Amino acid sequence: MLESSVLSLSANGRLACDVSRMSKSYDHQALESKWQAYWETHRPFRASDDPSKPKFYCLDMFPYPSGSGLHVGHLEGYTATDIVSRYKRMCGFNVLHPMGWDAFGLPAEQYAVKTGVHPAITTAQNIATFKRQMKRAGLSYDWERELSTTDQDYYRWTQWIFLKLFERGLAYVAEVPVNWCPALSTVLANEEIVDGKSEVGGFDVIRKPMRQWVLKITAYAERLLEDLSLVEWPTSTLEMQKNWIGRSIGAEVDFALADAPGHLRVFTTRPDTLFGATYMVLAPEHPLVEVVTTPSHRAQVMEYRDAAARKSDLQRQELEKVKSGVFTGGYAINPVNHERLPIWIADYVLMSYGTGAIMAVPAHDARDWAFAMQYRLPIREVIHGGQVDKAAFVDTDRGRVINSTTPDGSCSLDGLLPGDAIPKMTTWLETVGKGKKTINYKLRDWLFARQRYWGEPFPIVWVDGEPRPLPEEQLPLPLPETKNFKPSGSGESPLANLEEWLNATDPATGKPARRETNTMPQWAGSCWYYLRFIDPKNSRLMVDPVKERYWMPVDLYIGGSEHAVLHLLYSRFWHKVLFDAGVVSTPEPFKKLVHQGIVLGEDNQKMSKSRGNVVNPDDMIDQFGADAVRLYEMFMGPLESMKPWSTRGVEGITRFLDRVWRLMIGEDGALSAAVTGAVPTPEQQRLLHYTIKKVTDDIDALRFNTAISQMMVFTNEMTKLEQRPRQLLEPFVLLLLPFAPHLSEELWERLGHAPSAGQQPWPEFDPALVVSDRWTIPIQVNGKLRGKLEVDAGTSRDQLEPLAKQEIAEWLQGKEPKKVIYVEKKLINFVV
RNA sequence: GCGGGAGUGGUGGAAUCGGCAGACACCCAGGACUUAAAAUCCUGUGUCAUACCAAUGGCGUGCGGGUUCAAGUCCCGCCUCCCGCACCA
Repeated sequence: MLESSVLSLSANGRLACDVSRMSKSYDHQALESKWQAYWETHRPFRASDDPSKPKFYCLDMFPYPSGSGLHVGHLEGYTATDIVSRYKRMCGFNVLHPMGWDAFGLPAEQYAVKTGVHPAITTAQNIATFKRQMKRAGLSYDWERELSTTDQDYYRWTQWIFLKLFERGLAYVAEVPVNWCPALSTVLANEEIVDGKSEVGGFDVIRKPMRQWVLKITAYAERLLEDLSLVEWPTSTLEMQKNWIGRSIGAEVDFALADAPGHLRVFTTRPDTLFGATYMVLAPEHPLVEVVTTPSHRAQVMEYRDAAARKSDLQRQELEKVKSGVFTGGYAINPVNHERLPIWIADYVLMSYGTGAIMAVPAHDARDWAFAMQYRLPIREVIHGGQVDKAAFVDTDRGRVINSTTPDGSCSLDGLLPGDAIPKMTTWLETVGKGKKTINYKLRDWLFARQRYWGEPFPIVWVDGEPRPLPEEQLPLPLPETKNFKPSGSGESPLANLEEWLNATDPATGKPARRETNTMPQWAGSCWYYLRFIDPKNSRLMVDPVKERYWMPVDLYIGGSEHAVLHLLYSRFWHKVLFDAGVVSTPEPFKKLVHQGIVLGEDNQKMSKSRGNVVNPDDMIDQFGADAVRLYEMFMGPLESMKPWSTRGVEGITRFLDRVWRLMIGEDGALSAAVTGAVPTPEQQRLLHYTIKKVTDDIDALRFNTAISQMMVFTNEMTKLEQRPRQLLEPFVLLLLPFAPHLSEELWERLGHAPSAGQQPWPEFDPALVVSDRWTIPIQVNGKLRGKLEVDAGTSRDQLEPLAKQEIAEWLQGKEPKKVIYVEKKLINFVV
């Protein structure tokens, strides 16, 4: 690409370039360092807290600074927000476009365990690499607002938010079965386990009860679901969050125990099938198992229960197809018909959902049906319309209820549609005090503790077995220094090895206390970073309320769809807690959300080191320049879709940028003589104004690929001209600026303007100039294209029709058309 | 199994409201410039048929139906692929 002969080192040692000798291709390296240095000095991307201007908060999901550096996939999303940010600045908005680091996390800690290098050192190095790469790509961040979740000044407020959660009873300690990974010596959240193995490393995971911090996200289930209507998010993400929250309406029903005092409470969404219940099932861990099990069944029941407790998630999935369970010997009484129903235990019933117990209706539930077939339990049809000997019939909008009348006749569902029978049955249960309408959620409370070193310490000490919060003034509680990053082995974090740090005093009574040794999960820091960007240096408050009200909500948030549920749900939860605490002013943090698609390797496979198809942005920028890489990232296809990288495609973009350069710059490196002050023709004006309109609309809709394509059309047309009016070129340079900022700045300067082009107002298009004075009307016969007609704009139908008829006379064969359809300016169609 | 999304030339993709399918690129082929090459510029490029060319026509947006003067776009029924969830009662 670049011939070494044209490069020279200037006196100050910086790479400089003699552009006059660059005849074919401009020197992108020299030009990019020039403008990056300009931005570094003049800092035009600083966001001011100026309430007189309209604001635009444009946010990227901040990265975990991994050792492998920035990825072309990262760059896709970052380029998109950068284009929008630069465009919005030119449109007069005060734009907040910040970047930071989600820098706590397992990889740096595992590296420390292996090599003894402190995670803080690795992290700092990786951040430096990421930042250098981002600057090289010409991303217009306001670096004065940079933050890292690992900074004490930052995690001080993460700890502060935890205290708010604790004060509100939303953070509590529970002895819960957790996913314990022996190889990593830590517990994992459900979402960190893939196919029964740890997501990191692929190790086995078993279930083990442990004392854990848990956040009560379930208290916000309803609002998290409802407020999804307030945001402009992709349908798939909205659906995923809805499914994750998993709201379902049903009833809790009490079944009296047959041979003991007390009752068994179940949750069902199908109270209409109550008469079809033929047995009951408890989760193996259910407390009533002890009560209902008869002596003769005790041995088997205990054996089953112990086996279920030992099962790992992987084993449970392997066994998914075959259901298992044992009979307890106990019975419960069906409240609607007083039948004795045998009580089983089976691990297809989960202790963590509903009441941990179900009534089994094999005729109308697929799981119960499979279990009943396996253990030869009776199947009783109460909804007519299916073939319950072949499969469970589960529809609620089809079929009729049968065999469903109470013995005393006080309630009958017979003849109803299942959908109508559900409320009737629920009401009856409420009347007789045997049950009530209930809403259940799949969403579980959030397991918030990790047995790791590289995370935020909890601002908590333990006194006499009770957790005590540290007072706000004692924050931050710094992560203590150590050289030993190995897990303590007891299941506690490496912090448990630090005797001196562990000893504390109770802030309330002065009694000796022991510090909490867990640290927070990586999600904690990323839950609220968008708020700190608004006021990153505030030492008094997490965020100034005046600034918060000005900048929030985030107007555009771009990041990978892998965060569709967890990060985005956890953030929304914290945001709502902060909203209730009066810290933030909006119910939702992120107004519009877009996920960039995955960039595949050149071979159409997922990029991975093992496949050897990873594209390194540094190499690409070396070879083609930042502007070409940015433009190609956007030209590949729609932002949201998955698409393969093509180095050939980058070459194509390079050709386009070279053509733009040559439009204005001659072979001698000076402004081309073809650039003139001539007045553009109406046709040329039309092309320019159409291009302005297209590029503007496309940026607003994030259709960068078609915006670029229109700029190519414009450039191709301009190339043909021997006289290129400035009136056309100058607005075009501004249109190109958000995409290729280095080149545009340079051209703007060479056109004789003072920097910077990025501070110019966005070109406006004149609708009057877009309208053409000629129309091209396609002529169809029976819907098939048979000819075209060019006429003056404004030609009436009466004038046009005979001309069109003449044009396609051979297709009419002298016959009169049955019907003529004319759509103004669009087409004319003869039906024969 | 359930939920969401997508299938258009050799390739990436365009067609935004039912109105000229294939914009813009990549690849490939031919030409100009050159001692030559690279670069650049120009031309061609869905497919089949007739044809020296010019041209003309048939077919064509995963498959099968339908609505309409007109369907990539709307409706019904399938197929395939991708993403997420998955014993949630």
